[in-house]
Amino acid sequence: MSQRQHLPADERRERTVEALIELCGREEPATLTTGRIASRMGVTQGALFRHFASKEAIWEAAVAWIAERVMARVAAAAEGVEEPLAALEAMFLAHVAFIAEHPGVPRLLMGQLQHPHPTAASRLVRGLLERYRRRLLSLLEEAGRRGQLRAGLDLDAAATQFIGCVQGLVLLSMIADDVSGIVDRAPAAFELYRHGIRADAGGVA
Amino acid sequence: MSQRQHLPADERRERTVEALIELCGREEPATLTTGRIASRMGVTQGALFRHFASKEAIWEAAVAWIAERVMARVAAAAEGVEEPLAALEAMFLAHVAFIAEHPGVPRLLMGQLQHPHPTAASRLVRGLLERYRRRLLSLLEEAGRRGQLRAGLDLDAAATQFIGCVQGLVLLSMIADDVSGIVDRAPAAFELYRHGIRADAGGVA
DNA sequence: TAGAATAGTGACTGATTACTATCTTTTGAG
DNA sequence: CTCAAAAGATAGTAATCAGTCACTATTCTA
Repeated sequence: MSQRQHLPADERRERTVEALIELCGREEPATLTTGRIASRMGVTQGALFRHFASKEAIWEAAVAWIAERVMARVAAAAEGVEEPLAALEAMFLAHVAFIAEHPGVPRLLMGQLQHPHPTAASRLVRGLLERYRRRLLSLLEEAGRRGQLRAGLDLDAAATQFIGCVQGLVLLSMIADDVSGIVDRAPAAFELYRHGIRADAGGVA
Repeated sequence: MSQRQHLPADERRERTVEALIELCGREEPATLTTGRIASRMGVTQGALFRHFASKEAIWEAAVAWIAERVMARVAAAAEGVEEPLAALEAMFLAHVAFIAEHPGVPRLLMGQLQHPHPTAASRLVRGLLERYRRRLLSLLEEAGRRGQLRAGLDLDAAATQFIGCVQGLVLLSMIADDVSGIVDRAPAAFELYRHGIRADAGGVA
């Protein structure tokens, strides 16, 4: 009962994407085969091609799955937070928490960014990062309007740094092979980031 | 005359590594084949295996080549700079310049970090990053001793952030597909980083 | 300049891979 | 309960790849 072998197409596609993301958490994305994905799902390899036109389409679906969820998570975290810098912090922590819950995500997205010639999936990744940047920039601009940022702060660089900040934690987790540890390190990392952008040092953390 | 086909083994290995790094600048590392590396060098595929025991050994040599050079570059840039924060800045700019000169390097190293099960090459990458971190930490500690850093600054997070800062620029260059642009963005990125760690705002940049 | 040592060629092999037919089983609507 | 449509199994295929090997061309040394 726990695992029906015949599933409706929508659900099978969902399971495929989840299996792929989960596998990326412990194997190199580039060496993942359709056979490996299928066997993880308890299904034969040929069955995948009833639901996806190609292997590339599976990657595309996975990236779309991630993009949708990460943006929703981050938006939900920032929603209702009036203070822009607090909203940035909420986004930061939500982003890191999402990664900790899905350790395969950084490897999967990084793997897609490795393609220099854009594919459908890599275009989605680039689009995700651009939307993310735009959201960061609008929050930074709002903070600037409120006089909370350093005079002469390069907002573009500040948005890049935000992403780099997450990326630094991810890189560290890959070296140490400890993904869950990034949640503990995240507050200190954002504290450092905030000191880099805001007008002057307020209270002690 | 310009391209002899028979080369001594040392030189052929060097050329192989250079070809690999150059190819990583425009192709996905994971899909690079020995045939592709060989054809770029004007040599047949089988010839590579006279100089390398396996494909894995080629990757290992490439990572060693990069590790040696990037550490030397960064050390040379910081050498003789008495002020620790100035030394950090010199390292930062030297690092970014190195990447701009070798656009394949980030993709190659990131590709190696994708392997969750450590290989000889990925161990070298992790070792490189650890040595790098240690060097950063010692500079940060020296700056701290001189009272140049914020009270209560998390030095570990500061070292991570430094690497993340470079990584943010790299990520941006991958999205925009413009590697040389990171050199122009580097000073602003470091300026932001410095504001995050140092004791108080000095003069205007 | 002979000839040994080194470097490269070309043809090959076994393993792996994405993808595809053809057949069988399951599911759900009337 | 029936039966058509959907989902999966089985067994392929052609292509690709790392690595091998016997042979040939080049280079260096004595």
